[in-house]
Amino acid sequence: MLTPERHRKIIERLGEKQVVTIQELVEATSSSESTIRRDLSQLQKEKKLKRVHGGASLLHQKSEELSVVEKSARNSSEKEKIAHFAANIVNDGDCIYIDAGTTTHLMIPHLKDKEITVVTNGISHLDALIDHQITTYVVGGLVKPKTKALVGSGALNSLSSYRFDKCFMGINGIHLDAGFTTPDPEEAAVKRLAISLSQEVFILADYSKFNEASFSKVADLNEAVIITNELDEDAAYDFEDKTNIRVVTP
Amino acid sequence: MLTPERHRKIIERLGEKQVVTIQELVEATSSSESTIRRDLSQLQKEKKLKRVHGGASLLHQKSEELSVVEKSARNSSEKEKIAHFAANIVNDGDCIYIDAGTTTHLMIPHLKDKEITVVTNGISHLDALIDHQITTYVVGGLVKPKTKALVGSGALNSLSSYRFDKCFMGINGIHLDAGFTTPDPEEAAVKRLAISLSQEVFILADYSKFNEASFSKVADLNEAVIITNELDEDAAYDFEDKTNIRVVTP
DNA sequence: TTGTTTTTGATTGAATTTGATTGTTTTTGA
DNA sequence: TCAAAAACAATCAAATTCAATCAAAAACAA
Repeated sequence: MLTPERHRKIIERLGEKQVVTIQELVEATSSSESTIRRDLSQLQKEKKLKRVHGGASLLHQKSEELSVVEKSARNSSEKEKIAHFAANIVNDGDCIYIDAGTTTHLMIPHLKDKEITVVTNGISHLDALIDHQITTYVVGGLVKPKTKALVGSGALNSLSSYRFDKCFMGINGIHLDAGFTTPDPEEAAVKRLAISLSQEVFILADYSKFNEASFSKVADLNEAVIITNELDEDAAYDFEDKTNIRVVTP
Repeated sequence: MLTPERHRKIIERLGEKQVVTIQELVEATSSSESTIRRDLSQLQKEKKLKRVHGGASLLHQKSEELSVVEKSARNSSEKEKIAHFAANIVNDGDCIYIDAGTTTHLMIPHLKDKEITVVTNGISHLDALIDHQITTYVVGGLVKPKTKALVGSGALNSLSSYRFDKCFMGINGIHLDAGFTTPDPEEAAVKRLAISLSQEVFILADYSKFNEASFSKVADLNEAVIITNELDEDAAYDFEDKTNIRVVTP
């Protein structure tokens, strides 16, 4: 892999997640730690990013408070942990559905050496999936420019001819009354169908999604296993009655 | 392979992938490393690309400026002329199918300001289509890692629910007896179906494709209009009986 | 055709990039 | 606080890529 190609990939990941670990980049580019370190040093000199212990972070954050920045950085490293945990659930031979979205995207590097079949409606996932030599099927449908997700009747039709061992999706809200919710009705429809086609359903969500509700209902709380990482006592108490939560050990 | 042809190919690859390795170009052009090096040096002097260790990369990586680079390649490229001509056939309101492939990819920038709906099985087309704010539907199916085309029953099913005013595809061979042919049977099947769903069918092919035959038959010669740019007298005479050729004025 | 010019591909040693290894520093968790 | 673990910078040898050179091949002109 050529230098500019690596650099582009690094910047790209940073754009998505605010932070990247060196380990992650080593896998993504299949080059050595030394090379990635050199890349990061150079990109830092070019003011493209800031090196931090263990990886790199975005440079000029929006003129927000530091705490907000810290939070988003923290969120994404937690997202990474969640994604990693989720990926470990996948076994050789599984056929899985990976929904469009940034959290689920983070699963892909961890699926590298598994013998699996993946179906997705996320266009942004495709390059990574192909890079990792994973057998990939794409759902058809209309491309939503903003999220690069495939939606609409085309997606639903196309999806309905598959069955999954497991499906993984991000979500915007998890609420005791409202269930799992997401802002976009069309994406919600795709999620609903994917859930109904899957034997096991996993929702990837960090703590910020709890007690939030959004416009379109995707499923009831008891329809999926939630993979999350942190939940304060009270919330845990409420949710554990109604849901099946699996907490990533920190 | 002639020098301008090599240069065109190099720029074309860059437009698609932002980076190319020398090794890759050696294979693609079946010329030696030395020759490719000389080409790259020259193209760099002409500000068409930037050399990097192991290959070359686009000068500016922003999509807006990318089209500027494409533009410079544009005038010198036969394929580009063909693609431009094809794009001009498309009218506002049309629903068109654009097949996966490098020639058809070049059509996309020219579709920018048209009010159209595009369906494609080419994953590499998606970014460009979205960038140019074109309403885009994707066919589902299995991702072929090499060509990044969608194929298989998923693609066929998904495709069959659409109808097109026009469809555009590249091809590997155009032969009086064998008709239109392409090496991959699965991609051929997709092409066949797309053709049957389209009112008008356009094959984009430079002269090198004439009198060549490949493994899988896509269609008979009379089923499509060929858009090409150059054809010597004898060939033209033979083909004009059997086909509907539209030659791009030089 | 013949002689000239241009282009090509192989070869060489130099330059660059890479990945592994070293010992040091920082972070982590008890 | 301390010790183990992780991440680090520095270094070096191996691998890759590079520019320069030259002879053969091809294209060209007379």
